[in-house]
Amino acid sequence: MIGAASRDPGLNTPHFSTKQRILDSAETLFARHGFAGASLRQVTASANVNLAAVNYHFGSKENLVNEVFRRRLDSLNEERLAALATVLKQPKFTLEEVLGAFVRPALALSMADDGGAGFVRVLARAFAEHNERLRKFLHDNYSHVLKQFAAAFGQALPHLDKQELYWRLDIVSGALTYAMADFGVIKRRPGMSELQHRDLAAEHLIKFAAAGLKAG
Amino acid sequence: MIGAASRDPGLNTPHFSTKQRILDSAETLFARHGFAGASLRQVTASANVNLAAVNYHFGSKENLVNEVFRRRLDSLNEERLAALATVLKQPKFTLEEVLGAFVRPALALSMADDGGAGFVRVLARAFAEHNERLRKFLHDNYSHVLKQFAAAFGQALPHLDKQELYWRLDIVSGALTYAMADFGVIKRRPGMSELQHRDLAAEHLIKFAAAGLKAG
DNA sequence: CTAGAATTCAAACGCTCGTTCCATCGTCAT
DNA sequence: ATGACGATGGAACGAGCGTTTGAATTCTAG
Repeated sequence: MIGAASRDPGLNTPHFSTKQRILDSAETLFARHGFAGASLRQVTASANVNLAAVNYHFGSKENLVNEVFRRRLDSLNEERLAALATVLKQPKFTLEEVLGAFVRPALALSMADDGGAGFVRVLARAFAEHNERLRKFLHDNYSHVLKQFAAAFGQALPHLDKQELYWRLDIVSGALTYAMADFGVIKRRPGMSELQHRDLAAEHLIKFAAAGLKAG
Repeated sequence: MIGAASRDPGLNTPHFSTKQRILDSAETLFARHGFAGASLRQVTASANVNLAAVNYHFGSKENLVNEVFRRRLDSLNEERLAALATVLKQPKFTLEEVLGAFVRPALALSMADDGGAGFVRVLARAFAEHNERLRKFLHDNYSHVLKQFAAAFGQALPHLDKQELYWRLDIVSGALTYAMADFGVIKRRPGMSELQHRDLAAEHLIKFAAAGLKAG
């Protein structure tokens, strides 16, 4: 085994540690084969790491799944809340702005070159699977984000009663997650920069979702 | 050996055959735990059937998965195409009518009391999973349905170029699948019949999707 | 340099998986 | 009744699973 990462002198600068390599491989393989479908042997082989390293560093496979989520969701939700706070600072704000605060950070992640695209697929899988313990983990750690967005959506859509709002937000979040998960597949028009493509996609998604939320 | 072409009792067997019991249990368990997550031992135990019956009647687990889809999709797509044909008979037809032909049969299935609700969840899972062989099976058997709908959508949305149309249809089909998969969970308002609830839901979904498709 | 902690390693654990084998049962036509 | 055959039953196969172990190795602090 080749120690690709020799020790960093001075500061403990984060080189590519065993933990990170495991997380990267797990993310990719969970996106491709699902949580039950990807085995720890596949993960550790792909990460060039000993099988036992998973249980040493993460304790269990379920915990590894949780950490795959935590690594990305912590920063993603930070960005979402920061964007939402900026929107809410204005005396008046539009539905499209709230949607933008929700969509743009995730879209940026789905087009990142560091494997974030894979993670958005993992997220879509988590939506489809109704894994109880995973849902509990997500609720325990990130429900406050959804609550804040739901409140903002409620302000932007005062004519909808609460039940109708939740019902529509459910469709929208599912649609957005699915759309963003497939973003890696969608090819951008030639002669368009990645940033342009992303902004155009965000614009479409926001218009799409806004139209659905306002309809009726 | 292989029981694929066994005599079809069909007419004279009023009780539920082993094959059907396996399909029912598999559908429920695949919806709940995924294709990799649900084992044949769980399936056969739930169906009160010997473990070996799956491989006797279906050949393999993968084939069982395919047959779970075929059983529902054959009739679902028939209904969709029939509804679409009715819409296309008119000299002029609206986007909402085409969407209705796509949504209403699936919605009826998702609210059927014979386990169809479970199947719609299986469908949503198949969307999220990118299983190659399953996708090939679905494409081989049902791509003509999607083609006909895509053509109808193209006629109803002449201002969209082909690429833009496909891109939006992708979001819409994902959104609709997710929404319908969660229909079992959504509780209807008190004092509303199931039929009313379904029609209202269809109306919402169609408006939602139409608004998104037309936006921009 | 050295002791001790942290990490990696090969090997094995018990278990469940999909699949297969073969004996047995039930139901027909002969 | 008998033989043939589809269907079912119980038991086992090898493979792969997540997890654990204990020794070997690497890192780090004194």
